Amino acid sequence: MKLREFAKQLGLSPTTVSRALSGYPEVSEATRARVASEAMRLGYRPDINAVRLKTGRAGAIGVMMGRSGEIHFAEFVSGMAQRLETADTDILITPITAHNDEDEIQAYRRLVESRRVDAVIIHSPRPNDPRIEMLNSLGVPFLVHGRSETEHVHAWLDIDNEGAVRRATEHLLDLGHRRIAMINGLRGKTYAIHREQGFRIAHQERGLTADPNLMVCDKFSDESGFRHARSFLESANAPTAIVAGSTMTALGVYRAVRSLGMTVGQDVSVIAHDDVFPYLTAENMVPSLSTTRSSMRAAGTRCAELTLQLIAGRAVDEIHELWPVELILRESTAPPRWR
Amino acid sequence: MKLREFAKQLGLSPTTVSRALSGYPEVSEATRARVASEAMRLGYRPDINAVRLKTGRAGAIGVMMGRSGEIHFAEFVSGMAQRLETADTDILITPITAHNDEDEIQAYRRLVESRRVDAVIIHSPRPNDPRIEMLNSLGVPFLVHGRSETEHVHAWLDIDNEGAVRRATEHLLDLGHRRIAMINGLRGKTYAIHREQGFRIAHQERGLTADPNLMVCDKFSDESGFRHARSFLESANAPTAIVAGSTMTALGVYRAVRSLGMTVGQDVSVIAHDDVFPYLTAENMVPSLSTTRSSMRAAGTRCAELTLQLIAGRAVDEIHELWPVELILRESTAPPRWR
DNA sequence: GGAACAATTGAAAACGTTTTCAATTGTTCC
DNA sequence: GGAACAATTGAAAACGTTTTCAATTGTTCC
Repeated sequence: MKLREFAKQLGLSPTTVSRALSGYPEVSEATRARVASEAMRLGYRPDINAVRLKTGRAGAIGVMMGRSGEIHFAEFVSGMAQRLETADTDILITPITAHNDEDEIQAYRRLVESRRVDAVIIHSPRPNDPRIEMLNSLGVPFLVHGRSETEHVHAWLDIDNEGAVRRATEHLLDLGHRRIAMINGLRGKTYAIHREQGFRIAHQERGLTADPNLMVCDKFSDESGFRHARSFLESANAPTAIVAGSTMTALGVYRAVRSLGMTVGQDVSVIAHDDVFPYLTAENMVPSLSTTRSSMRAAGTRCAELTLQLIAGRAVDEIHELWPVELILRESTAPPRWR
Repeated sequence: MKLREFAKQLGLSPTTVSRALSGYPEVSEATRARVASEAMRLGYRPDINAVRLKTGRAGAIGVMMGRSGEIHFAEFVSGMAQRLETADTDILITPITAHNDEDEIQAYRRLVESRRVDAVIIHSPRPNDPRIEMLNSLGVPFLVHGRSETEHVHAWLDIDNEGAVRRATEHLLDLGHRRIAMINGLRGKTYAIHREQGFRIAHQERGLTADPNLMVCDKFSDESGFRHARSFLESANAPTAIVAGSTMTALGVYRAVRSLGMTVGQDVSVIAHDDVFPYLTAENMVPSLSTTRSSMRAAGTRCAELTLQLIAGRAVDEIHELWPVELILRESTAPPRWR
């Protein structure tokens, strides 16, 4: 059913009906109520494409999805969904194959120029991320989940990665550990750099120096956790504690420890960053895993909210949120054995 | 830049430019080439909302995302993305809060009636799923990932859940196991029913009967795997083998077995269904996990393809794909101890 | 060379809304 | 009761494309 027909049935003009449904103030309460209830009864719903053409609003927020299908993606998007379901705004997932920067930039450009989205959220930026400059020059509102160090101003929400790893490392140092390994995230990403800083600073505060041989960057997976932990623990001067990038990584670390006949929490302490996945919880691991915790889902919800504010015109330089990270101590961290 | 302006710069009419860009046959090759290259150079791209209004095509496939943010979701969507990136079709994620059928049905109705999508994909149906009847009555193309037993004809792609669990169970029976437990998926879903059938049939073929006390339904998670495995293994007449619904479930099962001082593959055999997640691989578990395997990502890619065919007008009753499932034996399944 | 046809291009209408500006109706107050 | 104003409603233009139908240009063939 179209507006013309629906309006005719109500004995009103399309103008009034449109206003009533869009909540404009100049329509009388009685009319508005009647229009609303009849719309429900007769099943009239404005054609979203006509609305979009006329208003210029796309009614969607764009998110790029890499081919790797990152583990965090579903949780983040699900968090976004929670906020957006009352905002009449969709989430548009755009596939992206690009294996180099230039292609990726082009993919964003296509997305924005075709006016499919009102705003874009980008993830895991690097310190000087070309996407930020490009989105800036296109003039589309965008929010960075994470932070960049580019000179281009941008709205962002990030967790305190540096503080998280610093506190985790301090905790291990306080327990008496002196050789601590770190299995970090993807090299070059700002979050990985911040985490490394936290790791170094914790050492420096105590007059110690983080051993570069005990620091490695890789993707978050069970497999990489296993491989690196195994390699560390078999080396000549093995660490007594490991800081892991994610609970998935920690899973592999646990496995590596066990495979060498050792026990987590006794022979080797482990602490990891936990994005809070419903299907894998740190407290259920054996032994339960000490973590720095920040909900990826909550970040998604808040990023959606902030993006809506950006679209509504809130100033970009007002939107900078740094979330503190909880430190939750469980059984996987303890003083080193020889104490 | 708009069509009018772009056409004027080229010295052509909007009509010709539109036809050139849309690949209509009646435009000369020379003109088409010039239009294409100038569009690239000047950065002209049709406003997607105008195109959609005019053509009635939404250029998007809808997927509902439950609040639970299922673990499979990211892989499936990522698989879809792989097919759709060359099809100029987006994936529209619609948040859904609904906790009852009626609300969920309404959410689908809104999505379809607002013409935001050309087709919809639904997941994990039940034998008589009301969504299928509703989508049928709305006349929108839709594909079911999974199967239903409703009388309403529907296009579907499913994996052979029955065969998968049947073969897994046969394998365990052949090894000599006689008390086998099964940790199934969500009660009432068709896939869970099929898996249960496979479990029962494997027993029946050998003149045995599956013990109802050893069958349980729950969501796929580490936690539920642990809880149920623990409960089974501590019971009076404990099973010697467990069929788990997912690799996440298996993770919890492994943990439960270890927590009781037993060893997977020696004291208890475990086999699970593996949707192939990049961050948690069955062969990396210790001991490596025997599985029935079918890639969720591949299913997403194929579902996207079939949905495009549906949109293009292919007959619904032609689209029924049942995928066989690989059985991959590793270290977690072995003859029971007392043999 | 021009008739007949094919190939190519263009003008104008239309998709279904929103919104500007104008018109109508209702209310207040002397 | 009617002037002055406020509240409510409507007509028509517009958003940026695609597509129908008509016009123009190019080609073939006697």
